[in-house]
Order: sequence, then structure tokens, then C-alpha cells
Amino acid sequence: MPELPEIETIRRGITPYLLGQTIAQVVIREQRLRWPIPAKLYTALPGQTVRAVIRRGKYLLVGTEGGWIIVHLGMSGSLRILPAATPAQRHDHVDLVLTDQTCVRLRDPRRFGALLWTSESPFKHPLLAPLGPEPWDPKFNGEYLYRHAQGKVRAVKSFIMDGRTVVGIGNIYANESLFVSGIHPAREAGRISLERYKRLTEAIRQVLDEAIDQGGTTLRDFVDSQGVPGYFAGRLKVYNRLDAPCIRCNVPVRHRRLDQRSTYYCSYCQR
DNA sequence: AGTGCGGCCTGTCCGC
DNA sequence: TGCGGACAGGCCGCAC
Repeated sequence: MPELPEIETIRRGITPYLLGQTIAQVVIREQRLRWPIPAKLYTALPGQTVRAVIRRGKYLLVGTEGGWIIVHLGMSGSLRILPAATPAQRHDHVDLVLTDQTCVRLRDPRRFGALLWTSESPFKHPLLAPLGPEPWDPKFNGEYLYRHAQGKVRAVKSFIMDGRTVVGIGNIYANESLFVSGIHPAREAGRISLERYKRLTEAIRQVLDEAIDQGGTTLRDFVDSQGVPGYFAGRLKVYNRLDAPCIRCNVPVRHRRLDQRSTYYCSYCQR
């Protein structure tokens, strides 16, 4: 479910409730996420105070004196700020209960998400270490993408969705960014000019900025930490718009499956 | 080494 | 109304 704008929306929502707060206890109702929740998480955390809430790609990192919680929301995860006494519903797997009797509640029906613990720098964790730059990192520019694309025969869509290339771009925003920059999603990554890659990096930042501004995209069930949906779905230019007229040229939006992922594009505007 | 795909899960929707 | 199958916002891990 959540891509970078949704994770950033959640990060901004939970940060004021977490910073400086002390964790009273960790309630685990279901330990089987993508990987089992490590015992260290619930033994080390009580008594710790939250010092930082940061985002790296689609990971949320909650820092305390003793280490870091690494959170990934997979396809269906959400985090809500609630009174700790709120009855848990189906798929509410974990509560971080704070001493002020609020809690951060993790719900994840599909359990593709993860909740991990590290006492080292989270950036050195095997899941985070291989990640490429953030989309707003100055080194993420046209030259960077062009250089890394050389010799790559894979489709540009799959190239930009690869976290080693750049973080945070999932299926929706890959579709949107490629539309905005006029690049066909199936085009070979290694056969795109520097000029067009410059446009793509700008398109990516523009699309992500606007999506964050709108509180993310809710197609069916994304909600922020207060339970509010995002409003970017109304601004999508191609995603989920099969057969609707292209906003630029009126040709019907097309759909195909590319690397097992739903892909929307305008066959006239994107080459 | 780069690439493609199976698999992890539940919920929903659609056609029969 | 029930049932099977396809599909959904991610991404690891393994084949080739």
C-alpha cells in the first residue's frame, strides 16, 4: 500500500505524539509479520524515550537511547495514534504504549510489513544499507540516473522502482512520474537520453511533493495516523484511469502488465 | 551481475 | 448465495 508520500504523511502525523515520550510497554498480539518480531523489541523498549522519528525510503525509523525500531508497512500496514484503552480490532498486531496512555497501533492485514530492532546505526542494517538516494538528495539528478542506467536492458519503470536506484517510488508514483516526463514505462532504461532523465528526476520530485501535500493517495484503505484518507487519488493523471481520456491529448489511457505490476500510460504522450 | 519471477498474506470484486 | 480466480499501494530471495 504505502509508498513514500504515505510513509512521510504517517511520519509527520506520529512525530509530535512520539518525540520525548517514554515507552511503557510493547503489546504484541501477532508476532508473525514478514519476519517474526524480535524479542529484543519488547524487552529493550520499555523505559526508553523516543529521540527521533525519521524516514528512509519507505522505512520508518524510531530512535531511542538504546537503539532503533525499524518499521515497514508493506502493502497494507498503517500506524494510528489512539488512546491505549481502545479495543483492538482484527489485524491490530502491535501497540507501542506510551506512559501518557496513548499508543501507536500497527495494523497490517496482509502482514507483508516488518517490525525490527537494531542497536546499531539503522542505516547499516542489511535492509537499508543497499538503498539508493532519497529523491530530494542533490546527487539524485539526471546525470545520476543516466549513468546508472548505462547497459541496463530492463524497463525504465522497473529501474526507478528498484530501491537501489532511488528510494520510495512504488507502482503508483512510477506510473505518474513517467507520464509527467513523457517516457514510456516499457522503454529500456539504458536507451534514454540524459535530457529525458533530467526531466524524469524533476517529475519524480514534483509528483512526490504534490502527493505529500495532499496527504498521500487513498485508493481503498490508506489512512494517516489520525484515520484520515489522503486526497492525491483525485489528482492521479494516469494511474487507475484505464480508458479515460489522457489529460494532455485525450487519447484513452492504456493498461498493461509490466513485471507483474499494473501499468498505465498514454501511448501518444509517452514514447 | 543483472534480471525476472515466485512467494509471502488477507480482502475484495467479478464472472459463473 | 457460493465459489474460484484474479488482483491489490512492497520487496526479499532465489533461480537463470
